[in-house]
Amino acid sequence: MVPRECKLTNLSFRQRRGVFLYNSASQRQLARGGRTVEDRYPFSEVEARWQRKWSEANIYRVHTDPDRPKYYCLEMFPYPSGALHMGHLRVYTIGDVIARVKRRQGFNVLHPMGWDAFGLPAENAAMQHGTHPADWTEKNIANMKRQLLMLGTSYDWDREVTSCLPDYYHWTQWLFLHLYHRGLVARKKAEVNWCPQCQTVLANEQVEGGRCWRCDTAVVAKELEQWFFRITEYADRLLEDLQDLDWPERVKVMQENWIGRSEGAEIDFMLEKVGQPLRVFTTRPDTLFGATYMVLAPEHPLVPELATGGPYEEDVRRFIANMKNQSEEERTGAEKLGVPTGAYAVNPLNGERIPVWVANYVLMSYGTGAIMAVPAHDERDLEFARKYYLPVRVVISPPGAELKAEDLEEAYTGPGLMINSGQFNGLAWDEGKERVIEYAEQQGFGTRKINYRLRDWLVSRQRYWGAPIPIVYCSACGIVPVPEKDLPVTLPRDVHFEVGGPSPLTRSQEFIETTCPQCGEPARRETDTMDTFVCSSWYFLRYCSPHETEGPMAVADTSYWMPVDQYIGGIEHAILHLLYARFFMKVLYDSGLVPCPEPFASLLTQGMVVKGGAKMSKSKGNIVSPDEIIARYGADTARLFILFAAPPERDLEWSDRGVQGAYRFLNRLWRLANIIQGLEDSGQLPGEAEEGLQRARHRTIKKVTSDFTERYNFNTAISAVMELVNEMYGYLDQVTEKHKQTLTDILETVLLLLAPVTPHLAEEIWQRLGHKTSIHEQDWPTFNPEYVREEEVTVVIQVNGKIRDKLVAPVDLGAEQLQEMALASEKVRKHLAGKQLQKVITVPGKLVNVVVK
RNA sequence: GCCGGGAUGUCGGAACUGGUAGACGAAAUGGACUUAAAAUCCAUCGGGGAAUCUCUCCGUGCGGGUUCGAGUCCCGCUCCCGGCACCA
Repeated sequence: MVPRECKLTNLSFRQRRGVFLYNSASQRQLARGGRTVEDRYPFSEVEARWQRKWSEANIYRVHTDPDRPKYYCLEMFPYPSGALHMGHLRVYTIGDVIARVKRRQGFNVLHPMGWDAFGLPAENAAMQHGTHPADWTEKNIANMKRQLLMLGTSYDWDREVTSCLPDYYHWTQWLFLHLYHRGLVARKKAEVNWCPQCQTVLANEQVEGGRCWRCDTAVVAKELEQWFFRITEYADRLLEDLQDLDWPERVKVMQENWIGRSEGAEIDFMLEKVGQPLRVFTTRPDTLFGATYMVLAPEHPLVPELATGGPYEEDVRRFIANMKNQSEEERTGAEKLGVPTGAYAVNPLNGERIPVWVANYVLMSYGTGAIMAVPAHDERDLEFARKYYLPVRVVISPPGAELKAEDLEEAYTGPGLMINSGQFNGLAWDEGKERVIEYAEQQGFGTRKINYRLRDWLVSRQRYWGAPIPIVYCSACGIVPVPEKDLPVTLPRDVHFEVGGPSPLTRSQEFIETTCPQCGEPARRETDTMDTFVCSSWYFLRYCSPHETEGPMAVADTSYWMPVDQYIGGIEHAILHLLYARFFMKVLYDSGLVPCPEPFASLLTQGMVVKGGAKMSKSKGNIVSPDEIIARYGADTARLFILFAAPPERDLEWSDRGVQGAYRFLNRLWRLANIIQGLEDSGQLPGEAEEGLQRARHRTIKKVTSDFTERYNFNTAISAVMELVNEMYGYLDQVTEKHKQTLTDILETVLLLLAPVTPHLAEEIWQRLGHKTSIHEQDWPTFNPEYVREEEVTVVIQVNGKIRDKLVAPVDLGAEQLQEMALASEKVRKHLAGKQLQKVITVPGKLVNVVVK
């Protein structure tokens, strides 16, 4: 510790023509920044000391307390990859500031941290380095926790959850069974996405442009029997409830698109040959008269039957064989290809016979796997029709134009009136849609239907490092869920890993061999584990009652804490995690285990940290390590820079210069505190200069409070505090008789406002000022509106909208006087000379605009 | 192609409800201090003119419009970033 009395008594910062007057050599050196002991703050000692003290005092511990208003502030928990990167630093700093401000505003703040600890990298590390995934994960967690502590974050570590530990995945398994018993788990044989690199299947959401989201390997289609969560049952609610969420518009839109609701109808076309109907889904029943052919997906069950015995039997067989080798992903984007089946269907509205084709552009997995093609009004159908010389018939006529089928260059998908449509002619398309559906329902050849793009969530993974799916296969009883009392199904530790090989669980006899919970006979365990997104779909609930042993959570706790008031994380989870978590929450809401159907009331998606315009990555060699920055400048500097450099939603360009600037500011504040403490009170009453400082103080409190709590614009909040510090320096520079009390008051305000951002330095100076309790337990400062209200303002005088003069006037000066003053201004009169006065616009307290001609 | 977001000094970014464009920081330049450098402190810092301590013109991606007044609102474009993309 540095002796407090060391500096600056009686220092007078008088500046005359660039000459400072000092009382002693050492003061002179200090004032111009020569390095003395107190010149730069000893951040590493200060930060370590306070981290220890806060941890000993357990000041961030919270409890369920229905008598107090709660606030749940949550950042997405990290995957323990080994070390924090700058993106982590950013998200955890943002969350920490919000939590700290809310706490000081009187809320009971839940701010927990944990680890999304299952996942493939641990298993890959096991194979590459011969470590066990559990050990590898544990080591990484220890390191990342150390980093989080060094960052000065305010988590309640008693609530730490680690998803790979049995006392957590016990409840992940419990939830699987809960869904199972609610009929929301299905075992289905389906064409699924297989990643050859990861040696496992993937959910639809985890395939990006045909590639694995994790390793970027092209996925291949495989027909497998797998476990699914029936998220599609919740499609409508997932869509509807988006409306009320305080989330970024683009995230909502992404989810909306992903769910992809489309309204239309299913229509039956009678197949001539087989005498049974072919059901299609269409969103355009109004174009039914324009259907000139039908298309089936290659996998459609009716295809073989339709082709058999016809002239194209061989062609169809070959076409289907070709398509079999292609995934949906490969087919989409490929050229449209098809063959006629030789069969015909009958249009239920006009009795017309139209040919039935098989083509690659119709997918079995959507709708009914069959469509009616209306080339005049559908882009894709037109492309196909032109290629294979199929007829085109216009049935919607756009206002003020006439379409000719022959020279139609692109399909007309806009609004218009129905034509060539028998009894529906003349109807507007939207009304026509309704009428056709009504008619179809009446006649019994169709029904109203809503389809979704969303597919069920495939949760099986053929990997070891995940929560085992709690299912047993019995030769007598079939599929049997593991009873609750037998949970958790523990992952065996002693297994053998093999590069590129199957999951070690499939060869662990110890794990596989069990007895049937129903009949007691020998049975076999499911060897697949759950998608790690299952673990992360409910962790925010576990934080509410992390030590609960009777269930995944206690209703008393979830009903107090949920929903999360502020959730913070990266945009990359816009669909994946955020959709799954919402689904889980709705299921649990229906079970009465949580008080609300949505988990995250408000979402903040922070931007990336980039350097040289590119995302930090090993391959680009532009990584800045958090450890290095903290060692060099301290956590407070890192936090300050990260918040100051850009608003949270935007990408943040890392700048070493900017970090130094943040560091410089903290030292500037440190020196200011030393200067103020070293002052002797002049003993005078506060005067005008002090009054000015007080106004600045209250203005700053107002600005910082709203920036921190309403807008989350930390950068402008910090710049406001910087301005206040600059004003204090200005005061020291200009005022001979310094008022120590005023300066101390204002310094304390600066500390109180900055404490969420730079918790260590703020605490250090705070306690050096003589306070005995932590700054982080002080009430958030409030401002006095009287002080915020300016008495005098600069009023801008414009002539024809151009600024010609400015004058200082009392804030409440009436419009008439302002006008008078404006017209009296010489500068203004210069611009009025020889012109005709038209009118004068006056905004009291702001401006006067004189309009002349 | 569709949907979303963006474009402001040399750079990161301010300007919250239409009312002083460029806060704050970085860089740069000049000065003070120093044997010197770093650090610190002070000053300047969008562009062009006057010939300079004041005034003037231009200026928020481009072109129009509304308004006394537009970075902000409206219409039409350009470019950049992100997401989705045979979903019938």
